[in-house]
Parts: sequence; structure tokens; C-alpha cells
Amino acid sequence: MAAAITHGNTQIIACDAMQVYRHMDIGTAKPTDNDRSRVAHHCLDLVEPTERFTVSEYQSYSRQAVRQVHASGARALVVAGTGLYLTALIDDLNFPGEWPDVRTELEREPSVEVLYSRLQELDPTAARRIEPSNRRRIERALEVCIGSGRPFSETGPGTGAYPDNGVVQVGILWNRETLAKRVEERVHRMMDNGFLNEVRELRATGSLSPTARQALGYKELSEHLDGKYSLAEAVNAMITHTRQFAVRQERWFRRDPRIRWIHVERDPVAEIGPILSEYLR
RNA sequence: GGUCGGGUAGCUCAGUAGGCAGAGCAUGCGCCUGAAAAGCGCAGGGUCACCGGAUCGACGCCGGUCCCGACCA
Repeated sequence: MAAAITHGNTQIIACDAMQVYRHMDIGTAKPTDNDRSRVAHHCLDLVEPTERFTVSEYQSYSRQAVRQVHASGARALVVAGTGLYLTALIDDLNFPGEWPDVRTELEREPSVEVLYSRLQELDPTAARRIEPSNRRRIERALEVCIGSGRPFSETGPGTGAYPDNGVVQVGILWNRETLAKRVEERVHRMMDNGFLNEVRELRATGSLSPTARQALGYKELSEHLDGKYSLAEAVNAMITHTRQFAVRQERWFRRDPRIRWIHVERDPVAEIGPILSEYLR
């Protein structure tokens, strides 16, 4: 927000797998109406929490948003968020398609070993890149091999390719101790702002999509409402899981050599501002 | 004061007819093409409460001390 305001003529593209869901506001720390009236935001509130939404949809929504911003003569500032979604937006990630019937059949197979040896036959290259215990990725690779009749590994270079794309990428890094403290404070703030109530209302409107259901905090508080554990336990779990996620985000982005890192000590706005100005000149 | 149970990794706990210890979680690191706030892998970490004894050898056996819990008085 501060960067967008300082620079002027800048619009924000949210790159966040959970902020795309309407009514999930407090727990996703979604920009408020006030924020949005000060700086135009895109890619927020795209679907109902009960609807299925994937990277692929995000790719088309976000690319269109960027085109729109550029067409209006403004600068697009993408704020991430979700590593895979950012890759889908700024790099050439092409999704090979979906074959639900094949998927269903694969899900029926009880043994990962069987699935893995099948992948070794159909696509040895993909098999080498995927760990034999990672059922999720094995299933998807097989789905594509069987469905398309072509090896999954021929889809493209994947998320590990970092071509020049003209995007200026800036990463914000906190030391772990401060990060942990900020996560904890943020979780408590969300609770004070009525997070539990938001989850209650969400549950009342219907069953959430598989993705929305797993959102940090929503999951833990929902389990608390099911009586699985106390509120204090749910909040503690939320803190731990959020901290782990923040570190996982850091690890995802750390690999990208195109990112310029800013180590923040205390005041993000004051410390990031000047450096950003230099990069965005 | 007595009896019984317990004191093992940061946390919760396994364990060994005596041969220098393990799991889950946490932590660190890595992977990642349609669930990605998801999914998966690897690693570090312990004078086994303390002191003494018998034994080639003790976390394990014997004696004592200290702490925690339950019950009894």
C-alpha cells in the first residue's frame, strides 16, 4: 500500500490463493474497503468459498488484470502470497489439462507403490523428479500421462526455471524471531477482530471447497467448533502452522535468483520504501 | 511421615533377560506444473534427575539424595 501510494498511478494485483474467496476476510488478512478505496486492487473476491478454484483460473484472471492495468497506463504491483500462483502469472507455466475420470480411477488405487511404478513406466523422467511417497504429485503426473497420451515431463520446464521476464521482484525478509512474534500478534489480532465468528458464518453457508477448507486458521477454528480441541489449542495450532507457512514461503522464493532481498528490522514501510523507489525508477 | 507410580531430545512419551538410546510433534534444510495457506523428503539434537556401589560393561541392577503425582496417616 505504502509503495503504491508513494509511487502513484500504481494498482495492486493480489497473488494469494485464499484471498480469492469472498467472505473470507479476517483470516486471510484481506485488504479492507478503505484500503481498496485508496489503491485499486485486483484478484480479490473472485469466487464463493464453496466454488472450486485453481492456479489455472488464477493465471487467466491475473493476466487479464495486468493487461487491464497496463492498458489504463498504470503500473501493476503484484503482492504475493502464493508462490505457485506468482509463477503462473509472471512465468510461462502452461497447464496440460485435466482428466477427472482418470483422476478418480487413480485415487481408487490403494497402493502408492503401484502408482509410482506405473509412472516409472509411462514417464521415467517425471518419476525421477517425484519422490516415491508423494502420492499427490504422482497422481497428477499419471493423470496427465494417461489422459493426454504424452509424458507429463514434456509439459515444460516447470517451476524451477527462472527466465528473464522483465519483472522486478523484491523479497521482504524478517529474521525468524521477529517473524514468529509478528505471526503470533497477527493471529491474536485476527481473533480480537472476530475471526471465530467469521468461521461460524462461513460454516453456516455450506461446505467449503477443498481449497478454501484448508485455509490457515479456518481449518483449526473449524475443528475447534467440531469439538476436536479447545479454543486455546486451536489458536496455538494456528500460530504454529502460520509460522511454518511463512517459512515455507521464504523457502519457495529463496530459490528464485531474480529476487532482490530486503532484510527488514523494525519498520517495513520506512525501510522498504526507499529501496523500492530505487528499483522501480 | 508412610506406600505406590514417575523423572529419557525443546515438548509428549516408547525402550533395553545389562552391550554407549527411539517415535510423534517442534526446529533447520531441500523439493514442488490444475487442492499450493496444499503435498513430500532429508537433517541436527540427549553426561537416559543427581551421588555412590557391585559388574569386563549400566539409562537399565543395589544403596542413598532431590523433584513431580496419586493414595494412606
